[in-house]
Amino acid sequence: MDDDRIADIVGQWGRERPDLDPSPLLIIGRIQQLAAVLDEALRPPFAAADLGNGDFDVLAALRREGEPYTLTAGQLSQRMLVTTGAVTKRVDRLIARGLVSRSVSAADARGRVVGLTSTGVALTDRLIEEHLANEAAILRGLTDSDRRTLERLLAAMNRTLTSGDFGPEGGDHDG
Amino acid sequence: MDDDRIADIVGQWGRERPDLDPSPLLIIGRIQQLAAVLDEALRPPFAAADLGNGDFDVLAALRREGEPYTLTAGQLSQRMLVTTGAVTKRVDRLIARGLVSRSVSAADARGRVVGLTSTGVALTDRLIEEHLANEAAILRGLTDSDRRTLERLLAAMNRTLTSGDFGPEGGDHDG
DNA sequence: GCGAGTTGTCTTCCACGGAAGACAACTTAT
DNA sequence: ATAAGTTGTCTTCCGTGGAAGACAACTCGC
Repeated sequence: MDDDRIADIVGQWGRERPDLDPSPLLIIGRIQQLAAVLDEALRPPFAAADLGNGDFDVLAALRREGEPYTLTAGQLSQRMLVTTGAVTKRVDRLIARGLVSRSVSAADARGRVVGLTSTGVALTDRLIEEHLANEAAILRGLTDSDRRTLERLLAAMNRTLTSGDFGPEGGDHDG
Repeated sequence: MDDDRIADIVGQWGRERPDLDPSPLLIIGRIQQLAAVLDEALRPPFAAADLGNGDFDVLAALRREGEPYTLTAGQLSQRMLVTTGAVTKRVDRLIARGLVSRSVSAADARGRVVGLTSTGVALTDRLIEEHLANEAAILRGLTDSDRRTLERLLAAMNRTLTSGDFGPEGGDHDG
């Protein structure tokens, strides 16, 4: 088994390009691999409900918003980090399943308000339980202290990344 | 700015479903978000070379393998965690760019040996330097000790995940 | 050597999401 | 009220990858 694909990769680079330091891959490569494996590991409940992971994202965003479980397409786009075009398609699929509805915003006739149907609320409430249980299971190898540390370090990475000034680009601070 | 999208999400779930523990999202959600942001942050060098991130994966896998910089399609599939169909397409694109070549394996006429051209080696050698520099920059907010801790914890998560027996599925241990 | 099963790769079809443009509806200045 | 510019969403086209099947080439037992 490729129990340590990342370590192998780092070893190979160390041999081939000893002038470089491949150690960042131990963290960044691992995160990327973990994300891929996590997606697959967490998919079964969604697959059983005939939902793409992205579609559940819509349901969850609406559900956790609280009553009346509505967001505009633009808000969904921001929350899910996808384009509005992707939102349109996700919502179209969910409407076909009867899990959400779309209507014209009362405040702005350009706006489309997406809302969970009662079926959608029920399904989401059920799926989020399974989902969080699966996530908890994945983390059960870590102590509480480990988890706090991991949270802190990942949040720190995220801060560096979203501050924008991490690389040769030179972030665009607008004052 | 949505400086802490994940924390917001956890807060929302805490309000809406106080019966559940949303804290796993602080780690797993963060990892998924980080992977997405990392992909984008690390893309520029590849985009400048007119390469998809996945295409660079092929080049890197071949380059770090060492001379003669060759792997079969199946080996590439395993190394990159994609199907052989995806390998075919990635290699097709790279052949069109003159960065790799494909030939029939001497040992097994079904096998296709993919190899870096000299142009491919040169490009990969240049890109991996930029790439690792960018990764190092992303990690510059972490101390050496932080990095070792993070490596350890991520590797631990990976072990739980790949051992298969983390969830309701019940792993398929074959012996 | 031959047939049955297996393996490695490619092909076809499909699902998903991004980019850019279309379009309607909003705002603002006049 | 109107024109010009902006904003929110949808539409179209494209690129990427997965799943399943096609196909050639391999292995093994006889």
